Amino acid sequence: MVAHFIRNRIREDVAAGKNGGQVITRFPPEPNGYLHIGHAKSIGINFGMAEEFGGSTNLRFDDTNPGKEEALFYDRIMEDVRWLGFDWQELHHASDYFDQLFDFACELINTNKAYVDSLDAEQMRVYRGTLTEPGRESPDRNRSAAENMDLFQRMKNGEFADGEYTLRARIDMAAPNINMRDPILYRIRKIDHHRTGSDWCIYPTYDFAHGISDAIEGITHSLCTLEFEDHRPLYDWLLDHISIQQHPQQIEFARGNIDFTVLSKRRLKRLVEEGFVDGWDDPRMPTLAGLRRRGYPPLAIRKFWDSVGVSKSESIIPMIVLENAVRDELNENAPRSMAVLNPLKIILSNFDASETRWLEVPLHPQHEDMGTRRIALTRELYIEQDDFMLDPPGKYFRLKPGGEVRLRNAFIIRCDEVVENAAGGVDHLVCSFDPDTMSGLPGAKRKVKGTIHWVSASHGKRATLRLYDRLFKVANPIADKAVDFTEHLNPASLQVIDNAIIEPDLATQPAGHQLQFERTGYFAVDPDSTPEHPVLNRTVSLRDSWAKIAGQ
RNA sequence: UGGGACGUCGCCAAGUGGUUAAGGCACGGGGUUUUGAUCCCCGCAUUCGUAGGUUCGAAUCCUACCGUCCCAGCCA
Repeated sequence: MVAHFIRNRIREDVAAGKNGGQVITRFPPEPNGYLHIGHAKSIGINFGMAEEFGGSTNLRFDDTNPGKEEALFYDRIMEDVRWLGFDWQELHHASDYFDQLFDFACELINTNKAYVDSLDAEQMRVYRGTLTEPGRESPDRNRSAAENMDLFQRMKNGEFADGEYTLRARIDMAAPNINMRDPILYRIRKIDHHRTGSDWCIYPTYDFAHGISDAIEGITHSLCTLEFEDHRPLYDWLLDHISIQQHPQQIEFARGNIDFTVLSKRRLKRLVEEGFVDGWDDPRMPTLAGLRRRGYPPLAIRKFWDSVGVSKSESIIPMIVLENAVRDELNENAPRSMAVLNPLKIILSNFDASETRWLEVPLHPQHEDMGTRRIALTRELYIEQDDFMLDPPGKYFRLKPGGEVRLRNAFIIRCDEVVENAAGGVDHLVCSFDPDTMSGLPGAKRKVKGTIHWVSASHGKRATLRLYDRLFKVANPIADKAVDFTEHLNPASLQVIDNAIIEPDLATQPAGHQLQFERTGYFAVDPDSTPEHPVLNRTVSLRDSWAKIAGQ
């Protein structure tokens, strides 16, 4: 367990008996897009901390801005949180608190801590000052409480147009922290809300709604990302100036970035809407839906974030770290199979053409308890084109003319003849096998340098394999502000292999089924797959030290 | 030029005055292996953004400087 400052802090609070030793957190997504792997970090921290200290976590939709939010996202978000393996104690919506929020706003008006302002957006910007100059007070700042209350009520009643008035906190227009320069608490939006319908035409801002919603739910630790650090004084000010007892502690941590991708809902939305990808669940997307379809195990995502740790320094984590977490998980749990991506036919000259030998082979080399599968061994087989070379370099362990190699789970073969096609390329190979070296026989102890995978030409099933590569060509697609990030998209992020040959049993596996094609990579059955036309997505390749050697 | 935060090995990240400066990933070397996978060993910061200072003793305290990120939405 990696130590981190939030855990330390909560541990201290619990030890000190704060909140009666309770730990209650929340995960507060805005329903305006799909969750991505960056959210998984926040989910892991919020749910993880509560779980660790025997507390609970609420899921709360931060739906204070109708017009930017859409109903369909609620379900997708819940699905994704559950997929990660977390379950919330209570399900809430900021919109559930609109009545209470309104009452608290009235309370602030009555204590002269808030006022109705008629400045328009442009004027307000000018009055706010700049980073280096203080702001100026609005002419409306000293309205009487009664007047403010009347105006606020009329805002609520729909007597004014959008933007005509706002409710602002009365704090300090000269505050060095711009968030404290009389921030807006309510704005007029004559637009229906997907949950409250036409009940409201004024809606609270994030700053006003968030902390109070936390307090209403009895949240003890409100864990969020760094950009809200500047908002904490406001979070605290609000809770200090209304009559509510609970005062959650906001603690901020750094978002986790991953190279060769983008993690912002805004940008992901663009990729979807502008057709750069096939939707939110395109397996190239870093969305949880995309990663799920790609075949990433949820536990791998959780372990990945755990291993990366939690701190306050902005970081970019290499994609390979994530991929290794996925490999670790899949290596343990994925059953093995064989597939040939680029088939090269071989004929075993001394194997009876009418014979089909059924082999009982393990589903996992290290876990016998996973059981076995049956594969057909026949006279004609397919092997990988890459596993044969006419004139290979020195350290090449695979098949070459006159050379020997072991067929995985079967016997050793020798390449006796290379048959060329009309174009002068290799059409097929004629090989002979050594019957004494069949797996299980004493002679199988004979060693050869290489072992290659294969599939029976007559029993193998043709399939489509989708091979995915990184979505972007550059490590940080948003580094250069002058270049739109879509310019850096990798045109080869998807490679479709239409004539791969797989073990036929796989055709009937359900969507989501994860497996390893030995020597090739981890794959998952795509929802598009049918028994007639199997489609599998490559989750991640295997580590390939040969590629490293060959590349040198 | 205001405010907030961050700078420890290539990438993450522990560490909060006395430790040989954790761990993971990457990398290098060796072993096992019917996946060039997995697995197993070994190696990998006399140094903590820089410069001063305090102290018997500092990555940890002080000062200054440098660098990076966030904030001027009626977004969250």
